[in-house]
Amino acid sequence: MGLKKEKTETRRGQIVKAALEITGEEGIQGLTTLRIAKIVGISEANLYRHFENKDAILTAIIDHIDQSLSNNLTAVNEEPISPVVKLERVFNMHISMIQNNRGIPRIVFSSDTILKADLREKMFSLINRYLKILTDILKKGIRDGSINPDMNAEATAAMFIGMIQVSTIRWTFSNFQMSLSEESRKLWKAYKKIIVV
Amino acid sequence: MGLKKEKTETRRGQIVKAALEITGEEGIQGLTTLRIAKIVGISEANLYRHFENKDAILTAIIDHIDQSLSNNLTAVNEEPISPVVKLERVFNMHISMIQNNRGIPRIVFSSDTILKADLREKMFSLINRYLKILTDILKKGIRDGSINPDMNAEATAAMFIGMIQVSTIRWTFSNFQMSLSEESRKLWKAYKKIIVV
DNA sequence: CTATAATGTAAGTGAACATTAACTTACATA
DNA sequence: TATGTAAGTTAATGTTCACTTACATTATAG
Repeated sequence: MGLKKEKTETRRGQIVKAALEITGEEGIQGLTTLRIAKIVGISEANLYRHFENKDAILTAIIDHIDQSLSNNLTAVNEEPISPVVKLERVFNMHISMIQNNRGIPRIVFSSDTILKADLREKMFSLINRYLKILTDILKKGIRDGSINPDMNAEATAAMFIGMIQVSTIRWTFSNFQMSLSEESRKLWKAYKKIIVV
Repeated sequence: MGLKKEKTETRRGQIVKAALEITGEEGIQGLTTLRIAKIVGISEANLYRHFENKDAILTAIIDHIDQSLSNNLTAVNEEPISPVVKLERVFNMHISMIQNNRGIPRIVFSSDTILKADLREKMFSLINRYLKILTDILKKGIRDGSINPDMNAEATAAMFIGMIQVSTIRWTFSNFQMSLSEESRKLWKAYKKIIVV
């Protein structure tokens, strides 16, 4: 038999990818070591060459989500565009990230993420960093006169995330029959009308 | 030993209550038949006298949530108060319902609820009914001139739920250290400013 | 008072699961 | 080309879990 050996970094990537896929399809309850191993095409035991235990895989998934989001966020944020356009790009980027990775909301809202202190703290930090960036964009828009100065920037930033959450959960409960991008676009239009002067 | 026999309806209520408590503390992963039985003070086997299986317990929990929410919703909706005040009451009612039953968001966002067709459909119907009621209140406000007619009622209703969701998830990730009511009140203030003419 | 249906229990059962033990193979490099 | 080690395997292991079986007690209707 042709026994192919891969670097542990490669395997770690494959494992995280597989785990996120499984979680998207089967939920976090369906995320078992056996299933991960089968999708990656290795033995269950071999998982433990690359991760200390299953929790470490979850941690790696969250780190992966965090990095993807942060990368996209800073990329958009560095573009030379107006605050409102920035927000729109961030919004669309976030929506398509969820659309392409159904596992993300499952991980975020899972009992594991909430109950395990280190995962919970990671998520708390992530959401707060995200809110900070949104708030700063809104404040810049207020300063340059493109965004309504009556708005409370912090609250408006939270609403932004709320729109993503409510669209995602409805899409999920529709068994992915609704169009996430269409529904969320409607919310964005309403939001834009609100914040723009 | 004093073997106390209770009516199955009583037991069903106790079981649902216990299950919701456990889910609030231990997440849906921690919701086991043994734990439920221990809290209710009966044997595990006895659970199966009152519910066909564990799934039936989950179904009963969701039905219970649905009924609580619906009852509160119609109660508020029938009060002779203005649309904006109605929305505020609904908002506060929903927030305190979550505050007093941490299990609710866990159930709603759980893999089980999402993956099992009947539970998912129940939730889809619940959220759509909720959105309909909110939309109708908003439309009434638009008609009577108390709410900004430029608002898209459907989108504004979705934002309402989004605010609840984002507050809840932040509160959860703060390990319940944040004050849910305070944080959500800020969002409500901002929302009110937006919708009121 | 008694038959019987409803409610209860103790003690399982088998399946699923994460993890480990013991051993093997591929491969970089000295 | 010999060797140490990283990456791989198969086959357990112990635990947890939902659920069942077989038997016991209580409530209640006739």
